[in-house]
Amino acid sequence: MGRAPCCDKANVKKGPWSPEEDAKLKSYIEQNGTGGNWIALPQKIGLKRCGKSCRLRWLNYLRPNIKHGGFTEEEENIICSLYISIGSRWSIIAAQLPGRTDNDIKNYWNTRLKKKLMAKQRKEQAACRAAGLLEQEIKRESETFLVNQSLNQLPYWADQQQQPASMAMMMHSNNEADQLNRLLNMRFGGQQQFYDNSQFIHQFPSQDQLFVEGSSSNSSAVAMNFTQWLNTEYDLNNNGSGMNNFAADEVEVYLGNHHPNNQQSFENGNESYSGGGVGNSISTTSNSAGSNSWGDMSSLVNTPASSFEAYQNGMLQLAASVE
DNA sequence: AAAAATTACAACCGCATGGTA
DNA sequence: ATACCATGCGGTTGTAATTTT
Repeated sequence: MGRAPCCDKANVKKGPWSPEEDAKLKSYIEQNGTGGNWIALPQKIGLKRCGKSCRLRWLNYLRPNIKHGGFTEEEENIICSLYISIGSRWSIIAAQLPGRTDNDIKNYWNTRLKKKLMAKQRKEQAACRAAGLLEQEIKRESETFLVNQSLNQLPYWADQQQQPASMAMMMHSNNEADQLNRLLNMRFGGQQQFYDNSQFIHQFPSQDQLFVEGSSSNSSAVAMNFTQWLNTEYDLNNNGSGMNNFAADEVEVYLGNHHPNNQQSFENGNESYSGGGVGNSISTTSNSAGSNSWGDMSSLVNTPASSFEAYQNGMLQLAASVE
């Protein structure tokens, strides 16, 4: 008893597409569209292919305005920075690069960029070591973390719940934006991305530009400014209202001036938004990076860890790895 | 020159998701 | 509510092309 196949595998061709098949699919879709049904399409036009295969061929190769190869340095930078912040969510990354497909980006990353980035990281670590700065940096980061924690700038449950162990982020966390990102990670336990009308913002805004709105199934939305929110304790029994409820359905951080009469409804952080007043949202989607097959790269990604101990261990391992 | 190793990338597979009946 | 189905997604594989030995 396995999963039911999506098509009759015995009567379906696999492997590379012939120019004839390409032409057939292309001309049909150009004239008639996909008809909103990929599964029925191959039979309709006499192609011995699975509907999924047709869809993939069209989206990744035949569809107009597709770019192949020749990634520019700017594109590389976008891919790297997005990978570091959101992990292997190729379709989201592809959406930021017109003409590029998720498959292409994924392949490019796997075959070249990750090596390039890791080489760069090794080089930087070597440079730090040579300058005797790494241990200093780690120590300082660790202290900053502890100081913040003792000042209750982190949620009181951070120790028992989730927090990021992003070595890349921690190591370079000497500016407000990164520290803010870290705080957000701790509150959300996942990845955050700021959008401005569907476009990624690559720079984190400062704390005073933000306000927070939260709601849960048993309460209406609550909003407060970001600093207030950082000092709010969650009710772990889920009895709190809005964002005070640990199981809040939505806790969203908005960029812009909060106006109580101008609250907009955000389904989730990924939705595009247009309108005045509040401008941007932050998504609270969970992390998917770090679960891939090459564990090394997880250190480059903002991945939540289980405890402060994990953070410390990570730091120790990092220190050991560069000895 | 040929075999082996590596790289590049198209395509496949199974699971997740969201819409709908 | 829920069962079903098409589509979307991301990990992985297969293989042609290229490079190294």
